[in-house]
Amino acid sequence: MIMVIIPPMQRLTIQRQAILDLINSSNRHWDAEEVNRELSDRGQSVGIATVYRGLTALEEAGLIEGIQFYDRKRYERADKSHHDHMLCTVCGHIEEFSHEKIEALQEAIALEKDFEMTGHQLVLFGLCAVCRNASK
Amino acid sequence: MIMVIIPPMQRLTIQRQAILDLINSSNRHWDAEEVNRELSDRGQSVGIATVYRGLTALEEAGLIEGIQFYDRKRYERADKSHHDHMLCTVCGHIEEFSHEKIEALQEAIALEKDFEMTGHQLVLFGLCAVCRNASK
DNA sequence: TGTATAATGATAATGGTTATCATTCCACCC
DNA sequence: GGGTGGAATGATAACCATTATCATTATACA
Repeated sequence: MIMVIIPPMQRLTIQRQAILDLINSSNRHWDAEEVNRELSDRGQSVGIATVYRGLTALEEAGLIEGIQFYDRKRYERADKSHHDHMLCTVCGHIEEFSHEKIEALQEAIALEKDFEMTGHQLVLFGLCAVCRNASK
Repeated sequence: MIMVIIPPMQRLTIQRQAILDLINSSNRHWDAEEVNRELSDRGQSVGIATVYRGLTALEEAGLIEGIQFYDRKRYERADKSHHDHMLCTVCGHIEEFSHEKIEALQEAIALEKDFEMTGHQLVLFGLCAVCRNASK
């Protein structure tokens, strides 16, 4: 049993628990629509507005992690170490990567510019190996 | 007189020329609404749909550069060397920076992951110096 | 057990962006 | 120089992700 401190969320309701369990059960990057559909398919239907509120609350509580991708926000498990993303613009595949040195350089730049960095977003766009081979 | 090859755009109309001139005349990062408003104020009103289409066409032609910021797309002059952005989440101020080493590391990562990178987007979020001092 | 506060869910609204479509513009050909 | 076809325009409707509204339901706790 792991105790977790949940600051801004008052109640971890069954709906929010369902959302959290779903996201924790996979390595996918879910958007709100996908969460809504998948929960419906599993017979634990949750209203779309509640999905949005739940995702926001869970993110604020640090239980999941949200990333703004191009046109929509996606959420993934929070128990992974920090990483950035590369997005295949053909098939939508998302690959993760992490690079300590890039992180450090960002910190250095912020410091130099007198900027108090609260977050960052690095997304590489391009073709994944599969799509590149398919297009040849 | 500088010749420019314009691949995907058929016609550089007066509306598109007005948009281009506006963006070229400043260092700002414009969104469609701002372009629309500013052109109206200058008495060269251009329909909002035309602004959107024009911005897209000009970007595809490489005459301006578009960046997806958090909630909207912004456009800036294309005749600047490549750079990334830091966005103050309080006042909206955008600061530019460029870092050769980060660029190189991104290339290396893409290569390693067998990913054909066509672009990238790095935005640092946080508080600019002014807002940080104001909040103290 | 009552009460205050939070969460839910259906639905309306918002806001940035794209689609539609009739009209206008313009390059090019005879 | 007039005709023609493809492209662009602009008013407006539609789209789509997200947020607000509000009546109802759930829950913690005094």
